Amino acid sequence: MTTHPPRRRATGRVTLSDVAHAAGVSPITVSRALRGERAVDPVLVARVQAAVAKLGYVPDPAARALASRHGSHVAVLIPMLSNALFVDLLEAVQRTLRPAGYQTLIGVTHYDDGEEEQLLREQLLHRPAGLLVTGLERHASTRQLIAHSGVPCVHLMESTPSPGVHCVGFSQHAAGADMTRHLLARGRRRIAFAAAQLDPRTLQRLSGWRDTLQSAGLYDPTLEWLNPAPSSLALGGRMFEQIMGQTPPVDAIFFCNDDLAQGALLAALRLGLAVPERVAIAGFNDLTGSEQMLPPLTTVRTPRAEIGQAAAAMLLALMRGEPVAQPCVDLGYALVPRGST
Amino acid sequence: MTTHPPRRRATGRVTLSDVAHAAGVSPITVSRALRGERAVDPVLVARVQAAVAKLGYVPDPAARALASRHGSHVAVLIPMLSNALFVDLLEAVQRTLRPAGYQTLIGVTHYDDGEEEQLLREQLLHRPAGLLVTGLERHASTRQLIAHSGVPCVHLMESTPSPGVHCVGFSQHAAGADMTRHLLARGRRRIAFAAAQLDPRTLQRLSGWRDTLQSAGLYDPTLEWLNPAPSSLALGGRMFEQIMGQTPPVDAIFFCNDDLAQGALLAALRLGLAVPERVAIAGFNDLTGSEQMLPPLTTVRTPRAEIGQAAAAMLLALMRGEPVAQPCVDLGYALVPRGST
DNA sequence: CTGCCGTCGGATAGCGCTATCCTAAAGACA
DNA sequence: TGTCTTTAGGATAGCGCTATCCGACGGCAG
Repeated sequence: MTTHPPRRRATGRVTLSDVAHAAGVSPITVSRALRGERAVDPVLVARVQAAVAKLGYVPDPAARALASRHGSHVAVLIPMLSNALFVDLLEAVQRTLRPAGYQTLIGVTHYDDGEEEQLLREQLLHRPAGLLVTGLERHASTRQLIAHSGVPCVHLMESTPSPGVHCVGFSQHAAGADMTRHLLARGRRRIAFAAAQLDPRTLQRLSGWRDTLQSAGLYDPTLEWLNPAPSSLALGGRMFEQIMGQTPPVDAIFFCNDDLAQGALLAALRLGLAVPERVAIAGFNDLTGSEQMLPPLTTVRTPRAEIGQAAAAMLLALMRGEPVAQPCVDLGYALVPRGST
Repeated sequence: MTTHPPRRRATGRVTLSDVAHAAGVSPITVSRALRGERAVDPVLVARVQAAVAKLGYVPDPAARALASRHGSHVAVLIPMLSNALFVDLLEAVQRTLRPAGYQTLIGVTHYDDGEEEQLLREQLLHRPAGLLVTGLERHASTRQLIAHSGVPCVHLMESTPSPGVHCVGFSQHAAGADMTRHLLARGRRRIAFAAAQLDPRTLQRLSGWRDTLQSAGLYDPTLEWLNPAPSSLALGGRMFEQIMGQTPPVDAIFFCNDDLAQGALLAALRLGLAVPERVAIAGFNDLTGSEQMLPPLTTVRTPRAEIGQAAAAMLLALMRGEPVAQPCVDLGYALVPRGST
């Protein structure tokens, strides 16, 4: 047996050395046994684990981060916490990452590219073990920041295969097109598209709507109602009133998300306009409450919990250096026809 | 001038030593100049700042955390991210803490005491500089964990002065009583209280309602409708239907939050029950959409953004070791009478 | 039997900062 | 003037881990 430094220090903290001493091995062996790094004699591993349990040892994340040059947390960048979509995503991400020993550091970008880059810069200083970001499009400088950092990164909510990029999502374009086809199938001819916030995913849905209407020979640019303001029930109501004032009249409105559509349904009630008889209304994301509306809202159910779960799992593999079978995963979506169309 | 270690290392990272070398001072002087710790000659401070700017130096949080035994982040424990209340709170907290250089680590407890304790344990390992927790009531063991950790802590959403405790909120009991008095003033006599989730704040509102009805001689235990399930629009609708089946009939329902109340309003529309003629409906928190409902929902506006901001500011003072004038701050609330009552 | 390689534990040397002690110089007070 | 404070910079010694190199040992081919 070799020499081991004696236990010193009177602080309450149990260190690796304490465990090493109790197990009769060197600190580095404890470190390796605990991390599964390199092969360690099973007998020693057992001794170490016994000592850990006896002393109640817990590794110090700060010391680990300093020595290994990366933290035990994952940075997540999302646009907004006030959108239930991202809350569901986060919930699933945390549920997957926490059991694996990773903390989740949430950054809210407010749909602002500059703020996203600033946040990312701050997060990267903390040397996260992994990165989860919303969407594929962003400033070149931000993209470079990610690539340069060497931190494994998975993109959320979109699914466009491209070399070196990992992503989990679905085709926003196809979803937009599908909903538009649904409205056409219901006999609607003047289908407006109403959107707020105008983030990249919204614009992809817009182009799905536009392509479909163009193929059907029903496209009219005055049917596009785009408002860069943040999405809300109140805005949905106002946009509804505006759109209903249009001539020739529209017979359907496809809102880019359920918030707006719910606001529109409430406005229709207030104005006494029959839905879907006078105008059909559709939303997107199937948020809480859409089913409770009067009439219940037709929408597209998006697999956000599944996306969060799958993306976190993929990131876990990347962080462990394991190969990833499929770098871009498409989890699909489901059209949910209800009373409003 | 004294000797300084030479710059070595080829990594991209600029260290304190690099700055010290460039400024012609020792590393510890740079450290002190940057932190404002102890007095440093203004001339040297200027030289250090120039060197920092020139080299683009940024301190390494991990090294700081290890050496100083506490991180540069604040841990926040909230029950749910799907409740807009806490999102608003968080938003304000981050807006206050980030400019001061603190990251926010969010922990979601799901209204579960066990999960809260587990989460807190994990968070504490990371040695946060401060702690923000929702509410005052919790397991003795969790409370002890906080006290024992020595980490400054501010409690959110309640305001009950008690020695050694810092909190920012308002009186949930008074708010519950006020809304009840409002309904009484509107001539209602059988006022039900409907609640879900049943967290401590909800129960305080309940007792405000109960005390007020008892004083008025109108209390009846069958008017209490408590459901431990999570709050949602759908549940609000179901509870509404149940309560409306009660005899003798109620003429008002005070829901413990706007989610439930909104669901109730939608259910009333569906069932063709006139609000407020047949039954008055009130909510709590003034969430997005409550004003858009049909009729608009009477509710209590809670100053959650202000609470987040004030609590973060108080925590900042505690973390800096500054004295706090008022350990328990009551930010009040505002009754918002609208069409539903 | 020799030498080579693969395996696995250990010693060493930091990671990039800050707490702490030390010391020289500048005021304070009689 | 001499002693007792203050004031402020620097050297030293870690914080609690992990990366890296070293060397002992055992198996195995020639």
